[in-house]
Amino acid sequence: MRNQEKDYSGVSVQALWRLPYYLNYIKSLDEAKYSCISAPIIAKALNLNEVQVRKDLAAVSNSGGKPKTGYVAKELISDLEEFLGYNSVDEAILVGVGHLGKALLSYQGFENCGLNILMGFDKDEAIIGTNVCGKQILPLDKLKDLCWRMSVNVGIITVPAKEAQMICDMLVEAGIRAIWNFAPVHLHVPDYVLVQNENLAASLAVLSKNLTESLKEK
Amino acid sequence: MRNQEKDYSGVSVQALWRLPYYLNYIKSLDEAKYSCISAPIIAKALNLNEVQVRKDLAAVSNSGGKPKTGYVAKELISDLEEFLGYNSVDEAILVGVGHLGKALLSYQGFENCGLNILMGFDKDEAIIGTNVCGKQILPLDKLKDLCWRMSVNVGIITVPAKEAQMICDMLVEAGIRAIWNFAPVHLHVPDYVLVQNENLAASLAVLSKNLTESLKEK
DNA sequence: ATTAAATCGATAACAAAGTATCGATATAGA
DNA sequence: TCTATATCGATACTTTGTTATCGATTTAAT
Repeated sequence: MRNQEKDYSGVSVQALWRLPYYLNYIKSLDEAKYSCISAPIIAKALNLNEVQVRKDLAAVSNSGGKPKTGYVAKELISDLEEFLGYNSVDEAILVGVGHLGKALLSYQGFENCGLNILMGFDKDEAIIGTNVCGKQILPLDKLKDLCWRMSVNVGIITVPAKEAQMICDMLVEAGIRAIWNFAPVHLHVPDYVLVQNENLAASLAVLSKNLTESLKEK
Repeated sequence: MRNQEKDYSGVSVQALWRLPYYLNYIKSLDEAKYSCISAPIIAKALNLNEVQVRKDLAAVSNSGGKPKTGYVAKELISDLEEFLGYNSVDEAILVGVGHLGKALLSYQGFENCGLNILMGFDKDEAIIGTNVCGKQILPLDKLKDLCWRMSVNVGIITVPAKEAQMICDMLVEAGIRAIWNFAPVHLHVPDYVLVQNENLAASLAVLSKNLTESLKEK
C-alpha cells in the first residue's frame, strides 16, 4: 500500500523515504567538524549500503560530491530540503479531532517540512468552536467552502475507519489534491487525487510479526 | 528505512504490509452475502493486481482457495489474524507522554492487533502519577525494573528526536526486544533488537513530493 | 450429464531495487 | 612535487518483487 506511487525525478519511492533520514543525520552533525560529508560515512551511520547512499544523493545534489572529501554539508542540506519540498509550504486541513487529530494539530515539526495545518474539522458539537494549539475547530459543513477559498491542497483524515470514505469524498468534493490517511482502510479516489496511507495497525503487524520470528530464533 | 527486514515465512515485507488491508476489507463485508471471497474481487476493491493478491493469500491461508468460489471468508480472516499475530498479545510500554504518546495510549484499536500497552513513562513531574485512559504514567527510573518483572517485549518511543537514542538505550538495557520508533531519527541497537520506524516527516515528504509532481503535470 | 465460466495455483517473463566493481579524480601527506 | 588513498560516478550484475500466462479444477447452468 506504500509503494504504489510512480518514481518521479529519477528517485524511487524507497529512496524518497530515505532522504529525510539523510537530511536529519547531516543536520545533526557538528557543522564545524563536518563541513564535508561522504557517502560511506552516512551509510555507516544509518546502516545502509554506501553505493545506495551515493546513488540517492546523486539524484538530489546539484553540485555533486568530490572525490576524497565528499559532499559539502551545507549544500547537501539545502538540496535535500529543496528536493523534499520543505521550502514551499502546502496548506492543509485536518478532519477528525480525536486524540490523534489533536496530536497532529499540535505537532510543531510539520512546518519545517513544508506543511501548514490551518484548522481542524469535526462533527462533535462539543469541540466545534474550540482551539487546538491556536487552530480553530470547525463544523464539517464549512469544509468545502473554506477549502475552495483558501485553495487547500492537502487533507488529513484522522476519523474512525467507518467514516473515512465519506470524509474522503467530502475532501475530493472540496478540491483537495492529496490525502494523508490515518484510517486503516483503502480509500477510493479519482485518479488525480493522491492518497498516502499511514496505517498504524499495518505497521504494528509488521513489527509484531518480526518480533515473533525473532523470539522464535533464539 | 522500511524495507530492511528480512522476509519470514515466505512473505515479503511489502506483502506483509498488504495483509492488514486484506483482513480489514474482508471483515468489512457482509458475512451473509460474502461467505466466500475471491482474489479478483479483493484485488479490484483494493486496487491491486489479482495475481499478487492470490500469491499473498497463498502464503497465509491454510486451506487455500477453491476454483470458481475463492476463499472461505471466515477461514481467511482467522488465518490472517493468526499469521499477523493478532491472537497472541505482546505487552508494551510507551515512553514520552506528549500529544502523540497520549494518542497512542488512548487508542483502543491496538488490542485487536495483539498489542497491549501497559503504561507510559515520562520525565515530566507534572504528569507522572496521572492516568491516560486508565494507564499509569511513571517516572523513567522505574522503567528497567518494571520491564524485567513484567517481561515486556515492545517499547514505543514518542519522545523528541534528541532524546530518542538515550531512551532507546534504556529500553535495550531493560530487555526490550522490539522498538516502535516515532522519533525521526535512526536508532542504534544491538542485532537482536528490532526497530520499526514510523517517521511522519518522511511520510509527509513522500506525500508532498508526489503532490508537487502531480500539480506540475496538469 | 454435459458444457461453459470463473477461479485457483504454478511457472515463467518482466521490472525495479539494491549491491559490487572499476576507472577517474581530487586531496592529504611524504 | 609526487605518490598514495579515499571517494566519486558509471556500468554491470544480482536479488527481490510484480505481473502475465497456462493448465487444472470446481461449480453453475443448460
